[in-house]
This record gives sequence, structure tokens and C-alpha cells, in this order.
Amino acid sequence: MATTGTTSSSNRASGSITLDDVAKIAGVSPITVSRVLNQPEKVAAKTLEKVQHAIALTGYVPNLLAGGLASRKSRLIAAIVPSMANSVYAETITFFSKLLRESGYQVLVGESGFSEKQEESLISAVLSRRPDGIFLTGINHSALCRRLLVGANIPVVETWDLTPTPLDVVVGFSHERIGQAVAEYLIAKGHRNIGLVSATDHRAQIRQRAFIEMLAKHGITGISVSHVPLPTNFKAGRDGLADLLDNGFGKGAVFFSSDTLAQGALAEAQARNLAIPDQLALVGFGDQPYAAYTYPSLTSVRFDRAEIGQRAATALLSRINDEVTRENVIDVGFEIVERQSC
Amino acid sequence: MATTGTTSSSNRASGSITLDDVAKIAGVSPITVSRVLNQPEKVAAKTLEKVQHAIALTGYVPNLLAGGLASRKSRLIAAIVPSMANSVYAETITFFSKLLRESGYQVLVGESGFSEKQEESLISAVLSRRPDGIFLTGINHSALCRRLLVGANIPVVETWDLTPTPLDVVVGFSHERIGQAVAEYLIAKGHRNIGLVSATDHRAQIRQRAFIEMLAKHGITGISVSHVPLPTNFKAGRDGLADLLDNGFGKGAVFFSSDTLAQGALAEAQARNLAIPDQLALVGFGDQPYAAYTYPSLTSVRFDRAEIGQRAATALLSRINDEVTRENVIDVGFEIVERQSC
DNA sequence: TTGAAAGCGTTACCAA
DNA sequence: TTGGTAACGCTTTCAA
Repeated sequence: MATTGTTSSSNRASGSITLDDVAKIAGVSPITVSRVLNQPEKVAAKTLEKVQHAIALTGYVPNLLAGGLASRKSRLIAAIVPSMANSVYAETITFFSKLLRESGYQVLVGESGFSEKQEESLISAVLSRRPDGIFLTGINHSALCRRLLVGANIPVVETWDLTPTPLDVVVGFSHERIGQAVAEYLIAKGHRNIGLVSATDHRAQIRQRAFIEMLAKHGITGISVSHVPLPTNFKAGRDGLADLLDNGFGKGAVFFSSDTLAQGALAEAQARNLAIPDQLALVGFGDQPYAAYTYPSLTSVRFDRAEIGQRAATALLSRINDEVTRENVIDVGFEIVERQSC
Repeated sequence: MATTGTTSSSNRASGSITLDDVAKIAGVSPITVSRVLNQPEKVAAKTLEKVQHAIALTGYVPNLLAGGLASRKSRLIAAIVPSMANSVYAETITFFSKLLRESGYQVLVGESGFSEKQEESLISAVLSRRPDGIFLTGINHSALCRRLLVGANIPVVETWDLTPTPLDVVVGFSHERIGQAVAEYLIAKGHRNIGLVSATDHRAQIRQRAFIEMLAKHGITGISVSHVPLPTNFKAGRDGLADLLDNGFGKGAVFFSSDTLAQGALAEAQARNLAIPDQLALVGFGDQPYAAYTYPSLTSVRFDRAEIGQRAATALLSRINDEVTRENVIDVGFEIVERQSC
């Protein structure tokens, strides 16, 4: 009953308090209320106070649908990730959102589940909210996706990968170089019997190919490979390692396409009483933080999730604000981390 | 150059294709295009085809800001969770979103970080997008939050807890009963020396109190307690257990307020060469799926994340669609799971 | 089955 | 520093 402000005589009145209601109560014009909300520095102190009082009194909540329609600024950023249940993406988005929120933006997340078709429908759905920018995972997008994005005419940041020709900006690391680096790392450790357990998503495949090619370059061929379905989980990792071991893979090293897989594999190694890393060395990807507290000797490829999120946010903001930006390809790098017991 | 549709003579033309553009190309009125999009069954087959062709031709993407403003239906659902980096919330939201997407809604997620102040500002920010419903974590909301929610006049589902007096609907489980059940479980297992490592969030506190009270009821007092800061992580769990052990806690059982803490504690137990569960029994909360693949004998309180997300979505949808709903308190229950070696 | 007119609640533009 | 007027792109209402 506090909301007595249904002053409109329209036949479609919403009942909720509008900027006009606040203006009437404050005794100013609607545009002044709008200024108090958006550019308070342009309003006289006295007016400001009057209006703010009216806002507090009415419990007015601005309508961003109307505001966005009029200003063509939705203050919304869209983000498409394969899965929020996967902590690497979730944490990246957390950092991304945090920075953007500080600049007054909200982030609308969609989960594509590694599917191109789903990405299409998500992008299309999300563009109908007229986001001011969009965060994408990966650099492979269907022709329709690209057309939609170009048509939307907003800043686009692609992530988790690198390409010399991004749609707009790209923030990530090279999966090819990771595959090569892990191969070189294992060779340097003296391994000659090497296996691979990999998911089938695009980026994992690129790591796999580079890995195998680099090994071949060093004369190591006949790599045992086991492919596991998406989404990856502990069971898949365990099964993947079991697959290798059951098919004659002995003492050696195995590269997994994610830490989740490597963790699952550890259970299998334990069940078979294989000493880690002496009899079996495992290398993951993603550097899940819990690795440090649970298993010694699990090596992983680390990249900085916070940095990806933050650089992506900064890139979008600078483009939205029309700052002159030269950097279109941002390589956040990676490193191979050997976990010590702790 | 394909977008030649800037037909408006306005001084604020957007350049992007509008429903009017499509209407002109199809040779129908704008409202017919709108019907094709929203109620295609009310349009003659021939008209339908004509319009769909024009839509495809132009690559028209509807503007939901305008549509939402006119119809007062944003097709947006807001969700506030403590943290998306925590997989229990992330997975719940994934299920929640999936069901809603199938009904044409998108989910806007905000992270409150267990802070009431942050929840206030998030709710306020999110309500300005005029969501058609809102998902909340927990049942404790500040007076301002409640006022905002009531003012918004939309369906609200509270989750992760239970109360006889929800704002609207509540979907969750009883933390009090969990505390009691774990106490009874440990007593039945013959434990008399019992410890607790708990975070300081509201729901963890309720579990803690019920746990200690139930133990007292069975004559077990002097529980060793260690509190750890939010957000919980492996290190905190490890430190918490170390704290207990360093202060004279010997052979016994420890209840952790989350699986994350219990997992971290396992590392400490291993470092001290304590046999699990013979010398030290650990009980977690949340039933992280990886527990099954890494540690035998880690007991946990399980609840169904998928069910929470799905029931919450269903509850919102039925309210949005004005279905007669009797159920306002939905208890999804929980169970204590003993992990077996695998 | 289709359409004309009138909003939805806000901001841009220009003027005072 | 403040305000009037006209959009923004869509849907509702009512009529044909």
C-alpha cells in the first residue's frame, strides 16, 4: 500500500513506480531524475537531494529495459562458456564479472556445452538483449555465429585460445605450444613410453596433435591414445588410464587433457599400486588448485584464470569506451607446474 | 553492406534492423511480424512463410528490451548465489538454467559472496532488468532485500534451506536435521571423541549448533571446534584439522561444514599417517562427486543439486504461468553417504 | 486473420 | 542547471 503512485491514466499502467512518479513527488521534470541517476554531477546539490529523497521514499527501481531501449546501452555483457560446472570457466567468469560489475555492467552467462549448434542458439538468444559486449570461449565459431556477431556490431572478446585473426580481440594461450611444451617436458624427464588420454573437444585435439608431433620429432612414436567423452569427469579419467594400462602400457608418462581426468586416473593408479611419479607420471591441464592439497607429484599445465577474465573485461571496456586499443592478440601464457608434496 | 534497412527518418536511428524493416520487406504490418515470432499459430501459413523469409533475409534479431518494455515480460530470471566457483551452486544453477531455457527464459546470475550487503546491491541491480522471477540462496535476507522483492511483485524461490514462512516458495533441506543426523550417525558408529571444523556462514552455523546439541543430548560434550574463514578451500580444511590435532584431539571423528574442507583435511591426515577412518573418521557436506574417485571412507551428506535446480525452476514457471500451486515448502531431503573404496 | 493507434519507461536533442 | 518533445522498437487493445 506504500506504492500509491499509479498516476498514469493509461490503459496499460504497470502499477510499479516510474521515473515520472519520482519526478512529480520531487517537483522536477523526469529528465532531472534521470540525470540524478546517471550523471549526478550535472545536477545542483539541492535538486539532487530533493530527488534522492523522493527516490528513497518511493523505493523506485529504475527500469533498464526502458533505459536501454532509449539509450542503446544495455549495460549488459554476454558470456558464452562450455560449462559453468567446470571450475576453470566458472572462476574465469567470476573474475570477469567482478571487474565489469565495478564498471556498472552485469554479465549474462550461457552454457554451450562445447556444441556449435548450442552456441549459435545461445548467441542469437543473448543478442536479443542487446548486450554491450560479448565474451566467447574459443576461436571456432560457425558462419552463422560470425554473421550474428558482426551484425550486432559490439565488441567481442574470444578467449582460451589464440589466433592472429580474432573477430575483435582474443585473450588466451596457444594450445599448440602447450602440446609441444608438455612433450618436451616429458622427454627432458627421460620418458620414452608416453600415453595420452584426451577429450574430444577442439582445443584438446590441438594439444594432442602438437604433443604427438613433437614427440615424433624426437623419435618417439606409437603413442598410446585413449579418447574419452565430454564432459570430462573423474570416472572418464580413471577409465582412460585403465584403458591404456589394460592394453599393455607399462611404466611411463601420461598426458591428460584436463586435471579432472588426471585426478580420476590417480585413483586407478592407486588401486593398481603404481608409484607416482616413479612408475607412472601423470600430467594434467588446468592446474586445479586442489591438486596441491591432495596429491603430490601431479604435474599440470597452469594458466591464469583470473588474468584471462580480467584482460577480457578490460579489453571489452576499453572498446566500449572507444579507447584507442592496439592490442588485439593477448597471450597470457602458461607454465608447467610440478606439484610438490605439502 | 547487406543491412540497407535504415529506413527510419528519425534523428536517433540505430542502424540495426527492426521489426518494421522486416514488416516492410514482407509487405505486412509490424504486428504481424510480431505474431510470427510470438504466436505463429495465429498467422496464416502463407503470411508466416513470407515473414519468415524476410526475417531470414535480413538476419533480424528481435530486441527484447523493446519487447520486454511493451509486454512487461523480460523472459529473464535472476539468480543470486554465494559463488559460482563453488561447484554445488554452479551445478544447481546449470540445472536450473537448462530447464528455464527450454521454456524460453534466460538466467542472470549474481554472486553475493555470502554477504548480505552484496545481496542487497545485487538484488537491486538485477531488479532493474525486470526479471520475471528470482532464485535466492538461503532464507535470510535483509529488510531492504525483502522490501525490494515485495515491491518487484514477482515469484521468488528461496533455496538451500527450509522455512515454514518463505517469501514465496522455498526448495531445500533442513540444516538443523542434518546437524542432528550426522551426530546420530557418528554416535551409532561408536564415536565418543568428536570434533567440528566449520565455516562461519549462517547455514553452517545452524548445522553446527544442531550437531552439538544432539551430541549433548547423548551425553557427549566438550566438542573440539575450529572455525575457518570464507570462502572455504582445501587449505582451510587442512589447517582446521591441524588445529584440532595440535590441541590434543586424538582418535575420533570430525564433521566438516563442507566437502572442500574435508578433502583438505585428508591431506593433513595423510601427512600425519592417520588411518582413515580407523584412527580418524571424516564427514563432509555436499557430496562432491570426485570424493568417490579419490578417497575411500570419506563420508558425506548428500543432497540432490539437480533436484534443487529443477524444483526451483518448476516452482517459478508455475507461478509465472499462474498455475494453482499449493506447495510452498519443498523439502528435497538429504542422506548420509559412506564412500566405499572403488 | 490482419491492422491502426497508443502506449511501455526511459534518454537524446535542443532550447531556455 | 533544467525542461519539452520526440523518439527507442516492440506489444497491447480494439476494430475491421
